[in-house]
Amino acid sequence: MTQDGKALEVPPRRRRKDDRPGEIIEAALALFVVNGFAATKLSDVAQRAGVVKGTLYRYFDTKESLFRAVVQHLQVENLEVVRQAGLQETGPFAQVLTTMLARIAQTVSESKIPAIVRMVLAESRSFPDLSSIWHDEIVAPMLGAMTSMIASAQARGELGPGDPRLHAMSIMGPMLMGILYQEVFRSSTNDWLDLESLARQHTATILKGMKSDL
Amino acid sequence: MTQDGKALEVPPRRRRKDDRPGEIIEAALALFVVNGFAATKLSDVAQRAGVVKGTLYRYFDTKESLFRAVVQHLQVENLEVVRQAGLQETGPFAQVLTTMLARIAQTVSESKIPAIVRMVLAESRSFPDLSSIWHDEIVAPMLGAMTSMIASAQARGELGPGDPRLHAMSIMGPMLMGILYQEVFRSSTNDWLDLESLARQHTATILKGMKSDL
Amino acid sequence: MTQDGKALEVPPRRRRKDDRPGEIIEAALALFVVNGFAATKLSDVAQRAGVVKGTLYRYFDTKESLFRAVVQHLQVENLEVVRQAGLQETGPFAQVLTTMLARIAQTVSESKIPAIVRMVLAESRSFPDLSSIWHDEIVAPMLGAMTSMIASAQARGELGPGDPRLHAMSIMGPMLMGILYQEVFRSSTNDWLDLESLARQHTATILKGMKSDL
Amino acid sequence: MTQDGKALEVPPRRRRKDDRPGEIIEAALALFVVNGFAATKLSDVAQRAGVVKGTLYRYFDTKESLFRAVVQHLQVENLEVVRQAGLQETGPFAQVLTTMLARIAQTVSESKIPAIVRMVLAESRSFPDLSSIWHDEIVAPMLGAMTSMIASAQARGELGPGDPRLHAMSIMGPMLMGILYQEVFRSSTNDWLDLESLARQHTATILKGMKSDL
DNA sequence: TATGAATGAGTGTTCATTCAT
DNA sequence: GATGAATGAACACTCATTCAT
Repeated sequence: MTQDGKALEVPPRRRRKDDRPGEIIEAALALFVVNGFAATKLSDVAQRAGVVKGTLYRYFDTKESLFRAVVQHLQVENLEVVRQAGLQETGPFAQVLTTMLARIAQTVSESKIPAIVRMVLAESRSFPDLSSIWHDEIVAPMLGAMTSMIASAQARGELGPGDPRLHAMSIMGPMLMGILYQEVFRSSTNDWLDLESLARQHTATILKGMKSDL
Repeated sequence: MTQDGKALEVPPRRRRKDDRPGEIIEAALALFVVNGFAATKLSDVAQRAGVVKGTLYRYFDTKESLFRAVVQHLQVENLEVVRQAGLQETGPFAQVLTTMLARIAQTVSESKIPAIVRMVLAESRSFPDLSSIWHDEIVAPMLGAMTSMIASAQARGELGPGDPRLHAMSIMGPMLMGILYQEVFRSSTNDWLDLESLARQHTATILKGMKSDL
Repeated sequence: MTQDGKALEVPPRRRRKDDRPGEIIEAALALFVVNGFAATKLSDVAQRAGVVKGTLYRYFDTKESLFRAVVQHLQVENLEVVRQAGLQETGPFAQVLTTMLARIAQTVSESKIPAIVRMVLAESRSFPDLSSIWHDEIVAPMLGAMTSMIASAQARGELGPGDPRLHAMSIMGPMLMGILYQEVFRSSTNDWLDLESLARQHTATILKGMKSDL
Repeated sequence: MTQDGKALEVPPRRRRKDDRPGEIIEAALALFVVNGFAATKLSDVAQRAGVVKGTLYRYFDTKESLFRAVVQHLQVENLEVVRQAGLQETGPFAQVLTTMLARIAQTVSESKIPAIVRMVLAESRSFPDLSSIWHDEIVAPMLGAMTSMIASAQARGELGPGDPRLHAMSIMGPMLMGILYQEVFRSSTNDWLDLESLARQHTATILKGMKSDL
């Protein structure tokens, strides 16, 4: 401090090899999710990632390609959550469904997923191929898994007839709605929605509605 | 004349005699809905409204205030659709619900509503007070109406017990999901969803699930 | 000056209708000629033209299109000089040529032409279609005019045989060389070249070399 | 193996054992000559030289110093061509000149010289001291040699009077013009110029124009 | 010596907003 | 009221240069 005026500490140049791209993607995700694509400044992404703007361009050719990388990254990260919830097809359908919706209510709403879903909805028009990625990698597998679960349960006589894919939407729709409801209205209104109660009641209702009449 | 997809080049001839603000809002809505707030250029709005950029500022102080005006405008226009579907509380619940969901499936998906819903979801983070407007003016009344319908039906013994507001979400969730599904994936994937079938099957399921056990 | 700190006089916004594009082109020419295309900053062009950077984009889509406009502008401006020197085909060839080269020596070296020629040479590789414009609009007409002058003089028996186009280069080459010599070496070396003496002596030499032997 | 036009992608295999600077200069020359100084990226130079960008800085402090090295390098390489054509002062002037211009027409136009001349012209404004190097090392010696050849021939009575330096320009000017003409217009227009014919006819014309009247 | 990741100043371009006409 | 030329702040992207390894 007794040095002359310019004694600003030079921020030490970080080394390579760290997971730079990963850090950048993380930073970008956080900002894209809050501001949307267009309103996110690369300088902010850089700052959040602890690098300088130019550095981004070593890893991503373009703002858009960074955005794509972010979405791609989501697949990997989130497909796991889905898979773990979905592939426990053991036990009777009623039990599996109860567990699954309860888990969604507990974990999903605390995760970044709601914000991500909102972002994908927001940008799907500007990046059409993004929505196909999202569809192919996340939505279709998830819906597919549930559809086949339902079909199996129907085959076992646990559930009555009906298009299993539409049944899947009857099941998931309220959960999606609840998640978006929280995401959109949580901070700006006093309107509170208890996602776990919703999961519980909806599970009961839908199971009763779908069950075999015999 | 349904506006969707790429029908954006249509420069509508000067419409009403002197509703400049209305024309501008209409033009702005069309563009905001497709591109989102940030990616919409005022010059495009002006062109579409058949005026010059500077003219916009005679009616709206700011891009943001134009956006707010657009959202405010939505209420008036679209609450009607909702209201007509919702306020026919006459007849047994099963019948009212059947009619209502069928109507949503038929009319809503052809209207601008899906795109608007998407837009509101997209921008809710950047315009928090906007989502409260949306909540207070559209969502809460609609959900409230349905909630009280359900409560009445419960009182009449048509439906079994359960939080009527959560029941409302069980009912509406799959419709919302279906609408968003179409909106987001329609153009970029081959995945098709028949909203009317969904409405039919979901009505049956949910009525059975909710009905009084005697 | 007794006002508060921010009493910086706002530079008055200039009106439209002036020859804005013309002023911009003029400013751009001056800078392109000195720095070349790449090293010229649009901010400098704007400043020199008395406008702000953004204003340039009302008239020119792109830096490159501004550059093209500059070159296009040159054609118009300079074709006149050429035409006036060239279309005086009256009188015997010896006299016409003497006058023409003398005029080139006097006027051209004082004009912007040497710098422009240098610029065109410099950028011809980066903007290939630019050199065709330059060729078609300036060089070919000029060389063509001189070629037909020579052919006429040959037909009249004033000049001996020989390809008139090559003769034209024998005539013009030293003038071009002299002009470039001055342009390139004038400021950085003490080496001086008297263009008028060159014109005089070269005229004599070349006339003697080309004249009919009869 | 003449380098011209688009033959730039050729990544020449590692050449001499340890002439890194030489390889870099060679690569830089090739690119400067085509793109000019400003538009040439050091990363491209590095790639072409088979090294990495950082390595350049081991040999050259700065882009500019690399450019200077390139120009300096030119002298050595190309003065030879000129010297061999010029220093055969044996025999009568007519014969020497005939041979010299023919040789220029044949060899020079196939060499890198035209492109180099273009580059020097192009950058002379941005690098004034460069043009003095070019002047002192290449142009002045060459012109000086020719000037003294002419003076000798005048002393011997082979040529008539006249400033020998201006005569030298009368001789060389059309060759320079022809070379630049090809360099600039060859690829972008169909206009073809036969340099050898020009050399032949110009030689005849100028010799006749300069010869002693007895 | 060589590498290549990181830097950061700089440039072209866009666009909401203003203001003289 | 309407226009559209002009503004200027902001942003994506580039590239010569540096430095830890």
